[in-house]
Amino acid sequence: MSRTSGSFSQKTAPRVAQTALRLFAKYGYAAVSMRQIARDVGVQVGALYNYTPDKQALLFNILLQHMDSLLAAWAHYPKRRDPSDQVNDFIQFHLEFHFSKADEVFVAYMELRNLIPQNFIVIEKLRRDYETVLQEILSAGLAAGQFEIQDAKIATLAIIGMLKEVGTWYRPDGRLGEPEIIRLYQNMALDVLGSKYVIKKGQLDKLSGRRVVIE
Amino acid sequence: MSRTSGSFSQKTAPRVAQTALRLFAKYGYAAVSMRQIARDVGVQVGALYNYTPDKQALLFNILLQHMDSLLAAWAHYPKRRDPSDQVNDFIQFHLEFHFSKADEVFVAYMELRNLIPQNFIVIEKLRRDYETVLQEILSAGLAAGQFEIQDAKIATLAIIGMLKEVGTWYRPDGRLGEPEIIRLYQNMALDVLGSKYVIKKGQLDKLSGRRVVIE
DNA sequence: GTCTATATTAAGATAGAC
DNA sequence: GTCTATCTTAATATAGAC
Repeated sequence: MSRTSGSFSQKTAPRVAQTALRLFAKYGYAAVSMRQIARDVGVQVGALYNYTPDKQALLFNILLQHMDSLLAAWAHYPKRRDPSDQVNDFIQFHLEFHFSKADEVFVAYMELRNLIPQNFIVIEKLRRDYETVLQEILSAGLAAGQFEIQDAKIATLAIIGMLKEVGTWYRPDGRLGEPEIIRLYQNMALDVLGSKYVIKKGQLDKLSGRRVVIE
Repeated sequence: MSRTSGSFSQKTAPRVAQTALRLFAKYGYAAVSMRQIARDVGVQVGALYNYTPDKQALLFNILLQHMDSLLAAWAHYPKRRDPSDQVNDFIQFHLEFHFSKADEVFVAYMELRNLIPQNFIVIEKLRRDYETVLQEILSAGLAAGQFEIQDAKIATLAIIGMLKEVGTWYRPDGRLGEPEIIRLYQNMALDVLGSKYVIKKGQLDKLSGRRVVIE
């Protein structure tokens, strides 16, 4: 535990990763040089190679850590039994997680194509695993007769698309607070799903099997 | 009109633009070199500079032409009066246009940050103009009492987000044909809008003002 | 209009001193 | 662990011959 001349590494290591993340998010992976990262960290470029074998590994580790922590956080999230509750929970989880990780999310989406193939395969699988979380909720709700959707896959993609778009405009000091945004998106998602609380005139109500009318 | 030794330019000019578009879409602007574009066009790198002052102008012109043609095509699209019809028409227009311009759409979304500031301002304004098209349809429908939405801006962004996501998975030889996809998204969008055809149990029907019940 | 050749700059990565 | 110095490669863009 004695302090050596190299003991700054415990500070430098996370600074390298954080700086790479910030710069990749702002300018794009291909447009950021190792020299630029070094300058922002406050070291010379040669020193970076004590913390990463190359630039590609910086990107890959950012995406890997992000997807791992996303999936781990969901795995520990309390699960309710009702499909509509699960949709609400998933949306709340997703938006709260993504509000606090704007840079990671942006890089994860924009820089997939700058991964070398062997790294792409890893990240792409994790990304699909996450989409599957929502799709399984929707499929279960559909099987239970709670949702009125024609295509669970398309509904999944549509809701994921909605949620993804939030990252392009959300600002912590914006017009709407996080709880309001979450509530709006929960409502819109349940509308898309035609959940049991949304019924259509002339059709059969999903819960009672009786016809819907206007008094 | 006499043919000179340089008369290939009439062929080369569009080939340069098309090749740049294809490569930018596949690898990203920053990752594509002028040499790579030249090689795919079939000329030496110096010859490219007869068609563009620099690499930035290639990107800018791709995005400018794309946004101009998108807005011009909408301007010439027949307009119906009913807000729900207009939503259906906008979605059909948007998806049909984007099905046929996958590369342009992808580049327009991914490469905004590689525009120099003076070019970014131009493209960003056109992008906002296009979003405004949908937002005005929704605001008019809301004012006419046809939609049940809490926030026209958020509903606009949610629908735009849904539609944008289509570009990430649509394939001409995929499971669903274009008309099916269009129909699914029209239905989901109208669900989000709680259009007059979607009513909720216990609430007042938007058209008749009477209460919704199950028989 | 296109070519070859080149000027200039900067990139990723490494070697070896401290 | 960090530095300075450097190797190697490749980028954008231009000049001038044909």
